[in-house]
Parts: sequence; structure tokens; C-alpha cells
Amino acid sequence: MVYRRSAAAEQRRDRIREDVLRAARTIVARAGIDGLSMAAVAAEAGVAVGSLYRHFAGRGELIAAVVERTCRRELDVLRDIAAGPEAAVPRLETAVATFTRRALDSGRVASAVICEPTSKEPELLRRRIRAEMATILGGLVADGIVEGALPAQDAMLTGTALVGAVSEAIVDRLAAGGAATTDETLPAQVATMAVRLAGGPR
Amino acid sequence: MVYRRSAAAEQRRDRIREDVLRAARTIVARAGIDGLSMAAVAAEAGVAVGSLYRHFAGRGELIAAVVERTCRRELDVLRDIAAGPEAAVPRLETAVATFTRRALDSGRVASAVICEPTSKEPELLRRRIRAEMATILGGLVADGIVEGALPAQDAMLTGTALVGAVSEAIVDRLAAGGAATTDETLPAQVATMAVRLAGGPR
DNA sequence: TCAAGGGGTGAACCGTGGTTCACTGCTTGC
DNA sequence: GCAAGCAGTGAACCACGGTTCACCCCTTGA
Repeated sequence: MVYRRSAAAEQRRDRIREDVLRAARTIVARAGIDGLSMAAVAAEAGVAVGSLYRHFAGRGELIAAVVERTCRRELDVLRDIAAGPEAAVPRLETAVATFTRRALDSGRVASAVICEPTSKEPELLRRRIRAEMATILGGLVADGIVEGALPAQDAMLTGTALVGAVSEAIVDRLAAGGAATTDETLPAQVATMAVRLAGGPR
Repeated sequence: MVYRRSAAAEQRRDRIREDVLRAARTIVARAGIDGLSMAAVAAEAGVAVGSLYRHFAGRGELIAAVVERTCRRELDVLRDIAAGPEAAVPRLETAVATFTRRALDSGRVASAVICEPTSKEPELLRRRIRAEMATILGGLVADGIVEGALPAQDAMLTGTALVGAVSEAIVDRLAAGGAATTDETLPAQVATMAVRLAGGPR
């Protein structure tokens, strides 16, 4: 063979891939997952439409990459908190408050990916993410039941309801607020509701 | 003028409109709002595509009609319960349980319209419905606070969270269950969680 | 310097699905 | 029976957006 990518070429290629990914995140933050069109991403990244296909097999894969990157981080944060040493209820409270704060602070990327609705195939991705989140929160509820701090209940169902309650509160705030998103008390309020929802002490 | 619709013609016209509306509901139940294509509705109703436009200005108006009809009934039911004579907490419990049961029983129409995500312009409609629902439930929470049965809180925020929690539980169940949707206990479980979420007695 | 081939380009292509419109048949009112 | 015109029809039209591909430039390795 006569052509093999040098380290420099590799770096250049990676750089463009990153640019595209960043552009895609920007578009998602601005218009939601449904608003991600290949033309818009290309324009935002300053490359040609065709170039996108040198790095991603298609729109679906590009979306998957954005979702993957955004959610892995958020879910990791949740898992870290869930694995903490305190009792289940404070861990649940911290998890929900932290998730809410991060969603509000992320410039809509996290909320657009995790909380806001999309259509069709991207929706399946989103459903998977939400299920994972429900599993983490449901696990905390199960812990709380074992500890005797929470009443007996279907922990996974509660986890699902928690995801819905938290998402709706975030989406509603972002939809209504616009710029006035900087409500410092929202994470605490949502966390309080989450603990109550699980049956925790007042 | 030489042509004016007779009563019989009027009736025939209304009948077709009803057929189209019923077909549209069937399609929505089967494929969600996003799956409502004019061709599918026409086929289901047994009329030509062009005929749809004799009764509805376009896809948007057809969807609006389906949403309108489906939601008015559900919201009326909620409002009736909310206006009942009992204390706020039992009313909240009944409202949520009833809504959940009806959503599960409606052959997916209600849940598809109210709970499940859609894209773009239909989403605005859905958001309005959810906001109305949040207002009703939030009102019950506010009542509960006045009665002293619920702790002080942002009642509207709680209403929003309630909508999210209930919706997510329903969607999750319908997505997972398929045929095994006949879980008799779900409405009660969801209602219990709703009361806890609002801070009600265990 | 030169052959080989990967990367960028963007106009063209294509599938999807909402909307239109010329035509037909039937009802209405005389 | 007859003129008028509304309702039904469905093929054609059009907009939109994802995907492709022929082309060119540039880097690579000799």
C-alpha cells in the first residue's frame, strides 16, 4: 500500500469529527433532536454535507453519537451518587437534585436528549436512556425499602415515575422560562418531591 | 342559488366526517400521532385522500380535531372529579387513578395523545393539554394545602411533576406490556405515588 | 517527483408524505 | 327533465431532507 494515515492526518480527522459532534450538540440544544438536519450540522460545523458521511454512517449514527456522549456522562454521575456511602434517601435526594441542576445548566443539551420527546427511531434511544435512569433511581428506592426508610412498593415503577416527574418539571421550566432558567431552588424542590414520591419522611 | 344542502345531505356529510375522525383515532391508537398520514386515514376510512380535504383544512386540523375530542373528554372527567365534595387528597387520588385507568383502557388513544411524545407542531398541542392537566392537579394540591392536609409547596410545580409521573408510568406500561396491559393494580399504585408526591399522609 | 488513494465537496438523486386540481357523478331546485 | 354546482376521486405536484457520487485536491511513501 502507498497511503497510510500519519499521526498528523489522524489528528486532523479526529478534529473534524469533534467539530461535527460539537456542531451536532449545538443544533440539538437549539432545536432538539428532531431539529437535527444534516444540512444544519454541516453548516454549523463549517463543512460540506457529504463530509459528514466520512465520519458517521448517517443521521441515525450521528444522533446516537450525540446521545451516547451526553448520556453516558449524566448516567455516570447518577451511578456515582447512587453508589455512595450514605443512606438511600439522601442519595436519592442528591441524585435528583444533581440531575436537575445539570440538566438546567447544560444549555439544554442534556434535557433535549433525556427529557424532551422526539419521534420514531431516536425515541427508542431516548426510551433506553430513561429506562436506565429509572433503573438507577429504582435501585435507590429498593435500597430504601431494605433499610426500612421507605414503604414496600414496586421499586421499578417508582423509579419510572421519578423519571417522569423530574423530566416534566425540567422541560416545563425550560419551555416556560427561556432566559429565566436560573431558578436556584428548582433542584431542591424537585428533590423534595422525589423523596416524597418514594414515600420518604416529610 | 340552485343548490343548498338538504338535511339528508347534511347528515351524509356529517357521517363521512365522523368516519374520517374515527379512522384517524384508529390510526393514532395504532401508530401514534406521528404515524397519522393522510393516506393511512383515507384508506382506513374508505375514502379518497382528496376527500379528507373536504372536511379538514389539512393534516394539522385533523390532528387538532382528534386531540380536541379525545382530550376534552378526559379533561372534563378530571375537572368533574376535581370539583367533587370530598377532601382534596381523596379527590387527587381518585383523579389520578381514574385518569390512569381510562388511559390504559382507551386502546391507547388517550395515552397516545396526552402522554406519548410527538414532534413539532403537534407537540405544542400536547404541551397545552398537559399544562391544563397540570393546572387541574395543581389546583387540587393547592386545595390540600389550604385544608392543611398537604405541606406548603409550589402547587403548580407539583401539578407538573404529577403529570410527568403519571404519564411516564402509563407510557412505560404500554410500551412494555403490549397485551399484558390489564394490570388492575396500576391505577391504585400510581394514585398512591401521586398522593405521596404531593406530600399527603402515608 | 510521481503514482495511489483517502478526504472534502456539493449538486443531484430519491423516497416520503402533505396538498392540489381537473374531472366525474349525483343532488337540488325549478 | 334540466341547469347549477357541491362532494368524491386519485393521480400529479411539490417541499423537504437524507443519501449518494463523480470530481478534485492533497498527503503519503517510494
